[in-house]
Amino acid sequence: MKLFLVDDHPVVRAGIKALLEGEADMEIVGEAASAEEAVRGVALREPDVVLMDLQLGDGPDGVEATRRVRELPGGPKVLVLTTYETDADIVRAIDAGATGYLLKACPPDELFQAIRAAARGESVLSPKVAAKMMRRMRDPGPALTAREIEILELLARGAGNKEIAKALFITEATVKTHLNHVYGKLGVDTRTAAVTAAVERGLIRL
Amino acid sequence: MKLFLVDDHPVVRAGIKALLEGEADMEIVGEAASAEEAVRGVALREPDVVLMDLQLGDGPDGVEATRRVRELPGGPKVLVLTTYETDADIVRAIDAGATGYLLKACPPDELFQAIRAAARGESVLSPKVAAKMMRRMRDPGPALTAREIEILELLARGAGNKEIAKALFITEATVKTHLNHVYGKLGVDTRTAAVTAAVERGLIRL
DNA sequence: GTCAAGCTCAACCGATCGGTTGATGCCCGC
DNA sequence: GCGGGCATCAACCGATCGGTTGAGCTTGAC
Repeated sequence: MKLFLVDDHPVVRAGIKALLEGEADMEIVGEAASAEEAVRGVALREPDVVLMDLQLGDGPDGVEATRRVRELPGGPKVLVLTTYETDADIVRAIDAGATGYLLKACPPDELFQAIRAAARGESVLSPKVAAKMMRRMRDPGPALTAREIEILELLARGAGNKEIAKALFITEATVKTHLNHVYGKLGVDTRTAAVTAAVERGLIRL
Repeated sequence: MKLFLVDDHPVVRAGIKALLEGEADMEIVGEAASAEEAVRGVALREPDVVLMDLQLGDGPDGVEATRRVRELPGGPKVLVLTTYETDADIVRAIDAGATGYLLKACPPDELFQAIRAAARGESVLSPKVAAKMMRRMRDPGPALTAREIEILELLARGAGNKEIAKALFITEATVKTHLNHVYGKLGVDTRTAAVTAAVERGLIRL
């Protein structure tokens, strides 16, 4: 089974390589520290599974890299191996075509199993991630509208209702209506709390 | 030279171990995934240098672990090896007694040099971190007081002035005074903007 | 000992925000 | 066609926030 590593941390790449050395059925055929390198390397090496970090320094992130890798002819499975487990990251990664989502904090055995499962095309999630998804399924949560997200993004920059209104070509009254909806959906009652809640849920990015 | 690893990610611990295998003068005498384990392990193994991650899962973080390790009789040097480079993290780590601050994204050679330097008691910083510190030195920037940071942290949770006042056992008037100072120092004029500005500058964490 | 800086508090005012109610138009799915 | 969700707007009110001025206190530096 041919593997390809994408992670901007040399330490992490070395760690994965070291861990996989004991697994006879796995071979690392290449690695990359950025999205661009990843796409080139994967096209060249044609691995079976790509282990992908979501944080890749400054350029395009792992989600974008996942999308591009999947678009390659004969694109391999992508197993996301990252540090965080925010809803937005998980959803975006899966949406971009990732086959699984693992946390770096997981025990090595779990990683091995997940790689083999990913190679078979099975969807694997870290127990913690799976639990999070289940919670989301049981309680679908807020589901903000596009307009409400726009409001939130301006809110996060510290804009007042008047500024938001101008920026979106609506009246202040409408802004307030949207905000009240957002408050309700996020379970908060101030604009500042709305921003942090939205960031924590991965609805917006600072 | 005896090293001790503290990182909650098995992958990262494996990576550091793998990288250090080629260095004849370094030996890993123990590792830990949490602050508690770290203190126990360091007391037992008496390493020369501790490589410390700042994010350690749920319990006390690496800063706290650093502080406790340094308080041990014959406490070793602590070299922080982490992912982020926010001002707050750097300052808190140094303040807790860390000898150096490295990023996991740094090339392995840099890591080796830094470990040796740390063992000699020299203060080492990642080039990126050093550059950041230099920027801060050139342009001292805001330099918020401890009290102002406390205010900001509560602010970030969406607390109103009244709540902040209660939490810090001061009056609302004082809170407003502090806030006005914060606004001035951060160059903003609303509480929400203050939060995002503070997060972006690494003054607080969400 | 003086001076600066930080923390504390007070009173006041206008601007903004939060909450409510009610209303209109649009588009989608049943 | 008709309900329902979404986006839009209006008017009102109390609460909160932002800005200002001024002042007392402690602490540490020069």
